[in-house]
Amino acid sequence: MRLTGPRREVAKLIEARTGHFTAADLEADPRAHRARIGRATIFRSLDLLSTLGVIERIDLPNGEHAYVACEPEHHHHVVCSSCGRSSDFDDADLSAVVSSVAARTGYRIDTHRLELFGLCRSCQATEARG
Amino acid sequence: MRLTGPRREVAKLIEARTGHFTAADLEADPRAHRARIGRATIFRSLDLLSTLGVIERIDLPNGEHAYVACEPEHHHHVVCSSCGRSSDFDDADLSAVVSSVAARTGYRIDTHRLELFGLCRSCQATEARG
DNA sequence: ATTTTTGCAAATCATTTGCATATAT
DNA sequence: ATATATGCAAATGATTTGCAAAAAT
Repeated sequence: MRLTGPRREVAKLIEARTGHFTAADLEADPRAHRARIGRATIFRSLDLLSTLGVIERIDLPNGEHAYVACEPEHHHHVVCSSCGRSSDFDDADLSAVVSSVAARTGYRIDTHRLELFGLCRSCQATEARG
Repeated sequence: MRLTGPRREVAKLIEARTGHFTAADLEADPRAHRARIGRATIFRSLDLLSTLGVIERIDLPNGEHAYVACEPEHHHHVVCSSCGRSSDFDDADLSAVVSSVAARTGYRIDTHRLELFGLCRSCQATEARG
């Protein structure tokens, strides 16, 4: 695994983002053109970063595949449907739910994914103003 | 909204399935060919059925878009990673988690999605046998 | 020097759309 | 009769892949 220029560049593109982003978003970024980063490199870097746990892929309610930057520990996301920003929250609250479902359904549960969608504080304020 | 032959046929294809399925799975079903059901009709019927709440789209951990048959009330799924079968469970357990996250993050939460993945009872048995 | 990574273009896979025809109401 | 739904083929969109050249170790 090598620390290359293009990979650094993709990381910078991601840092520059506020909310969630798709591979296409990064590709459309003029910086990506200027740096002559190819489409394939973007996809490959996203895979890599997501393996490293630095970003995570989320499935938006509309079916789009987006990514959010995050901490590498297991956790979940609240995603703002307006600006795309996301916050992480930890897993602890969920474990009771998971074991109760396991007990009731007989499944042995290996992984789970919880995604919450709504409005972040600042978009709520914007909405209130009109 | 009309109750047409092709729609009945797609419904039958779905009933015949055990676990989750993709649009491509249905299209590949020889029955679909015999009945001369076009690709577009499959996609359109899946949309329709999912609007009606009779099936629900899930995003598999590998990123595939699959569907599972289910009851129309709001609920969640435990999906077997081996056979694809799924069970529904209700939402009640989750509401506490949702409000606690809302309180802590300041988000107003509008929708959520929780998917659990693991092994169903019968696949656990199979696994145990070797 | 050797192995990994890149950019590009082409290939693949999933999903949608235009349109003339067929079908349910 | 008329509005909706269909099949097909073509269009679109997303992602992957082959490969020779470039960069990192």
